[in-house]
Amino acid sequence: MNYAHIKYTRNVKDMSPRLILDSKKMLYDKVHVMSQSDNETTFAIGELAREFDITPRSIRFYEEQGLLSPTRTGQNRVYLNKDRVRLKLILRGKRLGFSLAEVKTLFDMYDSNPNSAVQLEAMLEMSEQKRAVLNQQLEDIQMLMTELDDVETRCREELAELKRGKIA
Amino acid sequence: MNYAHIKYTRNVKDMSPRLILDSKKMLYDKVHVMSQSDNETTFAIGELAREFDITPRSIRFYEEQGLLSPTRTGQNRVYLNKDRVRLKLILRGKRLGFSLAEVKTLFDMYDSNPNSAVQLEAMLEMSEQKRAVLNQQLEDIQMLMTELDDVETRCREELAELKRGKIA
DNA sequence: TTACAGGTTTACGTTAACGTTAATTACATT
DNA sequence: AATGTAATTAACGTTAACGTAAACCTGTAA
Repeated sequence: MNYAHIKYTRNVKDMSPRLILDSKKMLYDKVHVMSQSDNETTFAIGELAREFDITPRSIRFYEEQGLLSPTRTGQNRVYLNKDRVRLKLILRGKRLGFSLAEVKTLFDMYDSNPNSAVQLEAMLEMSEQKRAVLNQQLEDIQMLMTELDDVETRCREELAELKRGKIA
Repeated sequence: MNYAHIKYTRNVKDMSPRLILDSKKMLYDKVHVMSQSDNETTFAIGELAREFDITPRSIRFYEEQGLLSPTRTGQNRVYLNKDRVRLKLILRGKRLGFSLAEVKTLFDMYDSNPNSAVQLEAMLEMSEQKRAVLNQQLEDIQMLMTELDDVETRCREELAELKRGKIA
């Protein structure tokens, strides 16, 4: 690591994720306009890479780590909509500081035989842990937000002083 | 990386940070009971390490990266309350996925000559960027939370089924 | 048919954030 | 005097998450 936030910053600088998605759908990707969760449309690795602003290398790496398992036509990878959803989940997890390994165990739990009581208990426990982490992050974010507010107001005040020529 | 969340998980498993702090203050650390922001009390590296559940190595590393600058008595590091606050900020930043380098530039901006208009503008810009990132994280957290809700309810329902002997 | 745009595997390189000895110092207690 | 506890510097090791380069295939547009 840790290029995650850098990549993300690049995202933000351009446009909001939702906006990117929508404009792409409207302008280039007419197939997807028809139905939101089209189960027949497929994606090439480059398409997904562009959509989520990551490299094909990353996507292949996620597969190597057992987080994705696309089908193939010949030697080329073909991604279905469920793969795209998974990728989206991976990236969301990353933004929140989850390691790929953690995301994988969550996926595995979700996938594996859900009839086992042991599995279900483990799932619940992990769920609780994650919830605690997320709550802490929420608290952190709120504190940072108010601090940013303070900094901003002080900055703007000082700038106003400067413009009034009190110092310069 | 990425041991951050692991360490943090260990925190959560034990007790809430505030509770740890309070009990320590009440039981062992009588000096600190008197005033919250005591500007005279000092801390050894081990104390801070224990309080924040990190290793002394990490604290020295943060210093090496220019994030902390404790005084000395002889060759031993002595941390004042402002150093402790800085450390707390560092860790909060880490929990939110900031790199140490990012935290440092924030610190540097905060510290450096605040009369420069350029500095202030830069500060505001960075502040805006961070705010965007935090907003995205908030959205991510909310989505994850509701998904966790779903998973939990499904888990509990299936467990109830199991206990009623419908399957087993 | 020659580009070329996109895909593939293999494999070594890189960075951040520490971990982990090792060898040494110093104060406190027994 | 010996033992224990906490600190120090120096330096090499480690892990996650990719980056990057090389060498290759492959359908299609010029």
